[in-house]
Formats: sequence, structure tokens, C-alpha cells
Amino acid sequence: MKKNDLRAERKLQRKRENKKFILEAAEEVFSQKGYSQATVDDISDEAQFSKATIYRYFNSKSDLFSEIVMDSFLEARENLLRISKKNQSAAERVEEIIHFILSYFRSKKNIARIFLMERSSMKQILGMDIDNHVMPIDSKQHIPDDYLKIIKDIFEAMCKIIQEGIDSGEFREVDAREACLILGAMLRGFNFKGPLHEKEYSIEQSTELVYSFFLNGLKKTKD
Amino acid sequence: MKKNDLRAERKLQRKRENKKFILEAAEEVFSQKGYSQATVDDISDEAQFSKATIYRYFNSKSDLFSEIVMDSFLEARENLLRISKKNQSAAERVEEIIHFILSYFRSKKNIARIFLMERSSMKQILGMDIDNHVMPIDSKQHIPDDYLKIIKDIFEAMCKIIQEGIDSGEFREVDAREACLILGAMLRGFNFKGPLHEKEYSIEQSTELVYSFFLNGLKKTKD
Amino acid sequence: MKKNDLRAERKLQRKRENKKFILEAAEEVFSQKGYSQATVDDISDEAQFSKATIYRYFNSKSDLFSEIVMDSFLEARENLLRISKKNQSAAERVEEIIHFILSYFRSKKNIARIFLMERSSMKQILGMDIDNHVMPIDSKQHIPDDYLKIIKDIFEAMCKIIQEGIDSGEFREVDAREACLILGAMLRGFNFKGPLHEKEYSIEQSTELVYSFFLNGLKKTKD
Amino acid sequence: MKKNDLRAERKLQRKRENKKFILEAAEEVFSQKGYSQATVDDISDEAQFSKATIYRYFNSKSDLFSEIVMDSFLEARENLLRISKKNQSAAERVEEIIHFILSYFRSKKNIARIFLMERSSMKQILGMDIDNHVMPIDSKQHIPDDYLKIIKDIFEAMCKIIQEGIDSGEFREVDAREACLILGAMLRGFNFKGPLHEKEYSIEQSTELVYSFFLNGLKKTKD
DNA sequence: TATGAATGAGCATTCATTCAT
DNA sequence: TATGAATGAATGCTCATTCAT
Repeated sequence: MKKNDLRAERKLQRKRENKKFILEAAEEVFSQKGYSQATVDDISDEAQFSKATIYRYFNSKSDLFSEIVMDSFLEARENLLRISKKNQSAAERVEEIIHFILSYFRSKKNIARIFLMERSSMKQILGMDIDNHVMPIDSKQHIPDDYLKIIKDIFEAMCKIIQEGIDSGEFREVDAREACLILGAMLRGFNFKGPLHEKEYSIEQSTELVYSFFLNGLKKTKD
Repeated sequence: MKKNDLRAERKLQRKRENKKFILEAAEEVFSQKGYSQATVDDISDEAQFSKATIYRYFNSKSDLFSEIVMDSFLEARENLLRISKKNQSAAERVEEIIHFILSYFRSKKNIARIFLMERSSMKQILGMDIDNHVMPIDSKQHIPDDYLKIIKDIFEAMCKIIQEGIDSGEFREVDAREACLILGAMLRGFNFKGPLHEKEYSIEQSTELVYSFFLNGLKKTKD
Repeated sequence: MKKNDLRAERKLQRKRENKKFILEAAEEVFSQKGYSQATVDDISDEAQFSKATIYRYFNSKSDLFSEIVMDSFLEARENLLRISKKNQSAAERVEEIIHFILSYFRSKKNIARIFLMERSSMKQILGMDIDNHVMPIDSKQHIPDDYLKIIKDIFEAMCKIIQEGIDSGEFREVDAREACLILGAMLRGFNFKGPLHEKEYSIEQSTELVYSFFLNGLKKTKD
Repeated sequence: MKKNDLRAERKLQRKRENKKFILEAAEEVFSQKGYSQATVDDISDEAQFSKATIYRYFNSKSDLFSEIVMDSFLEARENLLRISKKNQSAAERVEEIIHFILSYFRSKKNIARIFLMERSSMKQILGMDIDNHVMPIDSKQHIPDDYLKIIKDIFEAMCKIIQEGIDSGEFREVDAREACLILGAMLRGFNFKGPLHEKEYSIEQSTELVYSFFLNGLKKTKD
């Protein structure tokens, strides 16, 4: 019956909304407290749902976090792929990528940090050993492959741009993967800056700064 | 009496050794599990001392971690200041710094990572708000100032080298602090590399890579 | 809806019952072991609830104890005030008060004893320094004032009766407060009787005994 | 050999002194913190002896406390017996006893309170169940009999005085044991006065107060 | 003998997760 | 479906007591 269809549809819609709401609340909490320190109570407070309800939508705290990270990664990949396909010079696209990643990091606040840093939790959560390339011990989770795929996609997209820049003569002849590694490092590191920053940089200033150094380096060039 | 002196000396020596042993065990555990996930039981297992004994040497889990971090920072500062005073070209010293930091990060494994990343725990532990430049609320701890001092010292030492390079014409005219920020970011980011690294780089290769990009940048220079 | 109201009501009722049940279990345990020696595990065993559940109902062991004491005090005050307002001779009311307090002490077993005696624990728990009239150091707790208020109320009510007895010529002209102090002492002391009592007195016998001595004293009066 | 005798004597003397010193320190600590809350560390700090040394002189924390209590009791008995044998009127001796006990309680501060009040600890310590006349479960300790003997001696001495007073016509014809019970209660209770005491009484004032009420009672006597 | 060091057993409290309605 | 209630398994920390010198 149509009626039932509609009702079901509405229900599903509602469900999706609730889930999204919980995810956002959780993201906020994880951002502020980190994975270990965040409690499901915190999240249920923030989401204004009971703890039991949280567990109706997600199997576990780690699943919840996992999904947040996965969403972030997916969104990041989408954007990065879009940028990489733009009809612009390699340098322009690199600049845009820097801008995107910096603003993305900033909006996702600590999620990326948590993902990259709370290694031991991540190992448990994702069943992956980030450091040691070790695959999951208990096979319940097939997640890590998904993650790795996304990360690889992102990495490849960036490599491709740089390679194109090299091919077109914009960039000097370097190993594209290494350049990409360096750019990734700069961005990660720039985002996770330590406790010392007298001056706060806007996204634009940060982009300019990273871009400038990544392209030109520090050394004086004879001209 | 000589005899007593010797005995006392031996005892003191033993104490120092035990403390160091515990610190090393704790460093290992924290490295593997992060601060929050590491339990004092883990540490006591690793150190082969009872939990109560751990508490004879350290007042709390956070004190223990705090001391590890502080030791690391002190050691790092010492080395960095030594390097910065060497009678070499700025570029050479930059290279040496890169080499030192990369190998230091590697040896200290995740400690630096934990310090930089488990923000919320660190806030509690050190009484400092890393993100917001906020000074400690309760003055019981005078630690954060010590930490900031060390970090500042390190930063200044690196700035000075770069400024000298600029003054001597080795480097192009950039804001030394910004360059330093970028170098710091590269190193941090390079160390905290994500889950994707087909190729493992040796310290030497890593140094070469970071050094090369930091000095030369990516862009092709006309000549 | 009626249905929901009923359900909510039942839930609330249940909650109250559970809380009361825990309080009773705790009272039993504290009575037997004293505050320091009683563990939350003991209480949870006695109450047949898990320890975590105990903590759902009470924030801490000290809160739990605190509530027991407060309840006792409130109940005592209520009864004493009621008695003091009765339309009877002062002597009759004194007798009734003695009876009430003795039976109350007996029913509350050691709670009063614990409150009066485990000073150092009480100081921490209630934030009050019983011995030195010192008010709480950290203002988080406003409890002690409540306690003192109740104790004062009780004391005043007793004083009033005695004063009335003096005014009416029933009692000899003494300082009412001092008489009250003595009566309080007798009751406390009689309850906290030492390890020597060949003969166990019933409440009625005890009342008679205390009453008789408090009113008549030991000395032979010439007649 | 004489020389050895002297040395041994000196040693013994020293031992006695140390023991006494520890006992005093412990008394101080127990007085301030109660039995449960006092730690052996506290005592060793106060006594300026290492914890291990404390354990050379006493088998356990409870032994230590036990000995303090026993000493107090012995001293009390000695004094009370002495007073009871004095060649004075019963009333005079009662007054002296009141004075002695009040000042004794005050000097022993909380020890008596602890003994009387931290029942559960006492049960464990002395192997006696004060409330229920139950004899020790584990027979390791034969202490309770000693205690009971002393308490009984004290009680009997007091009874005897009162009986003498009755026989001589000083006191009215009451059950001497009951009168003694009441006096004991007044003294205990007066010492363990609650948190309400606007006015602090000197030993002399207290004695006068207790004496007056114990002998005369509250009721107006016709004359 | 005196003591610094070591520890097993415990304790209050927390939290992810499950259950019953 | 949504949730308040319940809990087992930790976890950081303490302390009476023992050990080794």
C-alpha cells in the first residue's frame, strides 16, 4: 500500500536524521575529549538521546567513532578527487588542495588528530595496526580495507596532480610520491601544530604559507 | 664512615636505576597504548614491579607520564641547542636538526605523538590548554611553564639558525618564524605519517627527503 | 494519558523503594562496621544490588552515609518537637523524651554512635569540624549548617521544656541549658554504654532509670 | 659479667623508652584520626621511627592500639581504686571520681571515644563483641578477659563507694549498680558531647555540673 | 637493630554495554 | 521504538605488613 510506503519512508527518513544527529553530537564530543576520554554518556547528553538509543543506532562506541571517521574520509576523498580533475594548472590545484585540507582539518577539528594519534584505540577500533601494516586479528571487521582504499585513492589523486605538474614542466623532476608524502606531512604537521603559536593564521594565510614553502623551498635561488 | 657512604651510594644508585627502569617500561607501555588506554597495571607488569612500588616512585600515573615527557623535552632541547651552536653553515645545521629530530621521534616512538595529540588528557595532566593558549587554572602545577619554556627555547634555536641563513644569504628572505613553523610541521607530520607507507624510509633517506623539499621546494627554478 | 501517568508513577514508586532499600541496607552495614570499615561492596551485597547500581542512587559512600544521618536527624527532630508541644507537665514530657531517644538510639543502633564518634571521617564527609566549631573549608557543601540547625532545634526544644518546668515550679532553679546538657549526656552515655552490662534493660526500664536519676538525683533529701 | 649486665640493662631501658615514645605518638595520631583513618605511616611519621621499626615493637596496628587502650585502662583503674579507698565521705569521693574521669577523658582525648565507638574495629582488634557479650571467635587473643576484668574492677570500685554512701545514709536507697551505671553514662556522655557547645566548661565547672545533677537531680525538693 | 623497599589485597568509583518495559 | 535501570569488569590509588640489608 502506498500509505504504508509513505509511512515507512517517513520512518526511514526519521531514522536517518536521528543517526546523523547522533553522529554530529558524537563528533563534537570526540573532538573535545578525544576517543578514550569521551564517554557514551557524554555523547548521549550532547545528542539528547538516551544512551540505550545511541546503542540502537550504533553497536558500540568504537563503531560510532568508526563511522565518523569513515564519513570524514569519504567526504575528503570526494572533494579531493573533484579538485584533482579540475582543468587548472598543477600548481593551482595543489594550492586548492592545500586550502581544502587545511579548512577541512579545521572544521573536523580533532577528529583527524584523534584518528591519526590515538593509535592504540584505533587499532582496536579499526582492527588495524597502523604502524605495522598488520591486518586485523579478529575478522569481525572488514573496515580497514575500506579505509586503506580511501586513503590510497586520496594519495593517488594528489600524486597524479604532482606528476602532471612534473610532466608539464611546472615542477622540477622529483619522485611524485615523495613530494606527495612531504606535502601530506606538511599539512598534517601544520594542522597539528604544537603548543606554540603566538600568531594565529587564517586558512588563507596558512594556505599561502604552506603553498609558498612547498613550491619554493627555503633556499635562495640564483637568478 | 666510608662503609656507610658506599652503602648509601649503592642504595641511591639502585633507586635511580629502578626509577629509570620504571620510566622505560612506562614509556614502552604509553607508546603502545597511548596515555588513556595504558593502565598502571600494564606498566607494573612491564616493569616487573608491583603496582604499589610504581606508586612509591611516582605519585600518579600522570606524574609518571609527565616525567617521561619532560625528560624527552629536556633531552631534545639540549641536543638542539648544541647543534644550533655548531660552527657550520645554516643549511648544514638545518640538515642536522632534521636528522636529529627524525631519529629522536623514531626512538621516542609515540611519546611525542601522545603528548601532541591526546589533548584532553594532557590538559588535565599538565594543567595546560594547548589549543587555546590558556594557562593553568589551578596553580598547583608549575609544570606548563616549564614545558612552554622548553618548547620556546627549541623554537627560538631553530629560528636563529634560519635567520642566520637569511642574513648570510644562504636562504631567501622569508619570515624566519614562518619557515621554522613549516619545518616543524614537516617534521611532525613526517613522523606522524598516516597509515599509508608502502616504502619505509631510513632516517637518512627521510632526512634527505625533508631537507631537500624544505630547502628547494617543488617548483622548477629557471636557470 | 492515564496509562503513562500510572506507569511513570509506578516507576517513581519503584525508585523510591529501591532507594529506601539501599538506605536500609547501608544503615545496617554502617551500623555493624562503622563508616570507615564498611565498604560499598558490603552495602551492595546487603542490598542485593550491584555496586554500580548503588552509585546510580548515591554519588558516593559519604553521600549515602550523609543521607542516612540526615534522615535520622530529621526524624528525631520531628518527634522531639512534637513531644515538646504536648499539653503535659514538663516532667511527663521529659520522661517521654527520654523514652523516645532511648528507643530511637536503639533502633538506629550505631548510626548515632558513628556520627558522634568517627570524628575524622565525619569531618571529611560533612565538611564540618565537630570539635572545633569550625565551618567548612570548601564551600561546596552546605550540609553542616543543616545539621547544626537540626541539632540546635532539638536542643532548644529540650531546653524549653525544662525552662517551663522551672517556671512552673516543677523543677528547681537551674540553668536550663546545663540541665539539658546533662540530660543529653546521660542519654548519649546510657546508649553508648560500655562493654559491661550484666543486665540488659528494656526501653521502659532504661527510661525509668534515667528519668529517676535525672529528676531526683542520688542524694537523700530530708523530709 | 657486670659489664654485660649493665649493657643489657641499658638496652632494655632504651627499648622501653622507644616503645613508650611510639605509644605516645600513636596515641596522638589515633586521637586525631580515629582508628580506621590513622595509618601506620602517620604513626611512624609522628614517632620519627621507620614503619618497620614500629613493627619491631608491635605486631600490628591493632596491637598497638590495644596496648594504648590497655594502658589507659590500667592507669584509670589504679587511680579509681586509690580514690575509692580514701578516707572521705562517699559524696566527696564521688566528686573526686567525677573530677578524675573528666580530666582523664580530656587528657586521653579521643582514645576512650574510639574505644567505645569504633565498635567494629574494636571487635576485630580485641576479638570481643562489645554489644553482644560475645566472646572472641578466634582465640589468638586472650585480651578481652583482661579488659573485662579491669572494667569490672573499676565498676565495682565505684559501686562500692555508692553503696557505702547508701549505707551511711548519705545517699537515698537506690540500686548501687544502677546509680553507677547512670554516673558512668553521664560521664561518658558528657565527655562525648555532640557538636553543640556554645560554652566550654573547665574541668572544675564540668565536675561541679555533673556532681550537682548526679546528686541532686532536677526536681524541686520540698523543704 | 633499624630501616628503606616491596607488595598483595583491597577500595571507591567509572563506564561500555545489556535488559526490561 | 525509546529509555531508565542494572551491572561486570576495570582502574587509579592506598595501606598494613613483610623482606632484605
